Amino acid sequence: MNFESYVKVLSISKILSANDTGETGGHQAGILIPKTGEILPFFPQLGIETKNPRAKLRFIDSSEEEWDFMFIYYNNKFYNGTRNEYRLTGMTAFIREYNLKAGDKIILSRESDGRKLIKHERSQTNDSESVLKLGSSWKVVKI
DNA sequence: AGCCATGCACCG
DNA sequence: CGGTGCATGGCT
Repeated sequence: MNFESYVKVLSISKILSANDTGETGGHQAGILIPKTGEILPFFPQLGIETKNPRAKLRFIDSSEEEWDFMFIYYNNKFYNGTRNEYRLTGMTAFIREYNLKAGDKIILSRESDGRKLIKHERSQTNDSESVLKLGSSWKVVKI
């Protein structure tokens, strides 16, 4: 038994980009997973032994609905390509279900029993476009 | 490193 | 044949 190898990171989150939600018109091929030491250990280890390795992950959302996402390591950099990044694909149905937009956040977490949960959080100032265009002296005030 | 974009295969 | 997602290239 090797307790050290057991996953230590139990909860991660990501703010959706415009491309993640499909707002840019791109055929969405999955949200990008940053290669930081915090985020990556949450997912199964995928190496460069094989090209574009993947693992199917089942998540349960706040309404007990199950979602199967595919965690893929696009590593063709090591196979005469230029890619070297991780993506979580197959999320468009989920994004659509909850009408998530750029700036919104998804939270992935793992229970001690191994179940994986997915939650979402709408951005506070839920007007990603106008917020970006606001002058610096303007603020959105909630009444 | 991360986000944007697209050709193609597949499937209804 | 239109939508979807993979795999990949490109841009910032």
